[in-house]
Amino acid sequence: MNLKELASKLGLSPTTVSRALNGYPEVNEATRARVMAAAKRHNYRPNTRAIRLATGRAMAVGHVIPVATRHEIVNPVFADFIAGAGESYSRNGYDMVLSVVPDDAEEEAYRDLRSRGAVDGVILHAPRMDDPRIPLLHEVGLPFVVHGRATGAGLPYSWVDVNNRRAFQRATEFLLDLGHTRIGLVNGLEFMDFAIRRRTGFADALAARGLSIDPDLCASDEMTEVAGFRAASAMLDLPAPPTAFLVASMISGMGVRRAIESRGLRMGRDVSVIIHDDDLSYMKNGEDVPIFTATRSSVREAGRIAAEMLMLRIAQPDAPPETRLLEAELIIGQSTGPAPRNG
Amino acid sequence: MNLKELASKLGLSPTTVSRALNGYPEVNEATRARVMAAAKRHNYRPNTRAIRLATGRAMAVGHVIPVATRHEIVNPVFADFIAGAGESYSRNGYDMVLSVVPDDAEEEAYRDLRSRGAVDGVILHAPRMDDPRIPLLHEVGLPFVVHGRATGAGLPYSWVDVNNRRAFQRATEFLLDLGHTRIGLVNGLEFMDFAIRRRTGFADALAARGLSIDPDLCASDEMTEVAGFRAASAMLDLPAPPTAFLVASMISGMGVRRAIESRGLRMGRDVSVIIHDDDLSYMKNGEDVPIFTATRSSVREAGRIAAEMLMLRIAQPDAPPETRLLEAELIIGQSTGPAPRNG
DNA sequence: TTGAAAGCGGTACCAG
DNA sequence: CTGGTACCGCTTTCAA
Repeated sequence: MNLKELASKLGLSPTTVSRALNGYPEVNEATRARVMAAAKRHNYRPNTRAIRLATGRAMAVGHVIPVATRHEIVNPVFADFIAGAGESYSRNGYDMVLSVVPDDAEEEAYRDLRSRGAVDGVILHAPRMDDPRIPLLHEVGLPFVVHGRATGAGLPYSWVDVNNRRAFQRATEFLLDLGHTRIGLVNGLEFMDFAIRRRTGFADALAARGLSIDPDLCASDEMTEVAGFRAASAMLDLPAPPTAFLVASMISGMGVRRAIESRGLRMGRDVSVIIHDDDLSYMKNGEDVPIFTATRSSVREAGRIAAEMLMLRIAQPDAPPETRLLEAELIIGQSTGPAPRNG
Repeated sequence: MNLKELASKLGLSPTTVSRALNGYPEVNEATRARVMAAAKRHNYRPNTRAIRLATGRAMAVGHVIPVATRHEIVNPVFADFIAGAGESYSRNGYDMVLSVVPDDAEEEAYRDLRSRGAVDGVILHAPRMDDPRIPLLHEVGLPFVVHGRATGAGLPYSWVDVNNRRAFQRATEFLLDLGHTRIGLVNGLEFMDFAIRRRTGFADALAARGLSIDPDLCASDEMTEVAGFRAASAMLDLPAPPTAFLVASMISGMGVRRAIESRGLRMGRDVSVIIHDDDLSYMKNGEDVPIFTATRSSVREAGRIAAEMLMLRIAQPDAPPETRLLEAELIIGQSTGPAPRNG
């Protein structure tokens, strides 16, 4: 059932039917009602392809996922963001297009999406310092919103971010309050903007207590289980091992757990551990939450917000950039860990 | 730069340019070369929206992700599948559209994708027994491939699946070989097809040794950390606790780990644990792999294969259904766990 | 081997 | 308030 058929069935012109369906004011309300009813009855849905060509808008938003050595997509946090954004798109009649491309083809992917007219805008993931994708997107004229911030990007842009610095600062303060002075930081790759901010929060909290960073207690690597395992293992085998850990992700946190366990130590008894981005929020009520976490739920919220900001930018490309900083929810478990035994 | 502009710049008709670019044989090779060169030089890319309308094909594939209480998308396995499929799509000029919808709107989402002409086919995720989506997709005439199998579906369909039964059977056999007789199964929800198959594999291995399933040692719940924690806790607190666990997912595996730890036990020393779908494949070389795993890499492969099968079905809708069963790769760690102390 | 012209299924401008 | 018509940018007969 297409517009023309529906129109002839109603004895109206396609024009009028189109107007009635799209809520144009100049249509007689009686006519509109008739049209609406017929559309519902015949289960008419306008052809997306035709709308797209006629209006020149794709009614679609792109997310480019570079994939190769590093597998961004397996990051659960990324999935949460996508889920949040996806809900917003669905509610607003937008489609979400995911492009999974080799990571050396990312730039080409953006150019392609743009010149093919496949999407009206994109979300930029995992920004790095001086991220080259920001000037690129400006150049090709594709509206975008960044999930995170790109320090050093000369050009203005819209972003939504979780306050990583603050989250790590508070987590560090919490450990310091417990009496820990040797805290191991198991961070992500520090050319990623969020990892830099996390480190800054960590350093700030230490500095506020007159402590400085011990390079032996700082690791920066991919957020995988094996990297977490290696980093924590190395620190635990130091002459003066840390009494607490602050870990960047749920996945590297698994490696840290293993390193601790495999030395006969116990998390929450011998070593305090705070894992960021772990999702134990659902355990808040009545469950024993063993570790202090910054929950992933704010990431889902970030996805929703980013999507809405992007759709707005698409509608008004010349609006000034907008920014949103979300605070991570922090959860303190009963058995987060004691004061250090020999701290 | 569009087709008409490119054509007039070349002094040719749009028809000829289109034919040259699309590899039609009737074009003079000299002309074709000239056209190709000009297209490259001007960075011409045909407008996707126009192609879609003209050809009647969307050149896009849909993945519908229902979301509400259960959050399928945060399942890392799902993300791997998407990554694998996405690569295939990109290579073949297809777009992947993700629809995140409330889980009571899934049926509507398929109808909508179909009648709007937004996609040419879909991948069906997480099939259940007698899954109603299979007759639905047949009814609306949307080509599809199932990731997994739907026992009880009367109609034929194409699918790609990992051999869950075999994976769990082998894992169970491995534990039995170590001397374990009380093995706890921490399974997913057993209305999911894959969970049923996993349980069957577990049961088969036990039966082959003359053992039967102890209902107290079988849990079936969502594959979340808290569910894993609860299930393992309950079993460990039995008068005769299990000496080994077989766990359905990386995430519930985290809960099982916690339950073990919090009782002062150690994985691999006091309790043997096998986690399915955990991704420790990258730890194979030289690293200490503490647990035996069925790796996720086969899921990525499944995504690739499913995507290719779907694109084929779209091209030839009347081809007979095709099926592929992949074997999960099994990895045995050095410290998987000893024989039971009191087994 | 090339081109003219008629769609694909809508939108939107201009008349009436 | 309603209808005719010219697109949107490409594909695809049909003629030349």
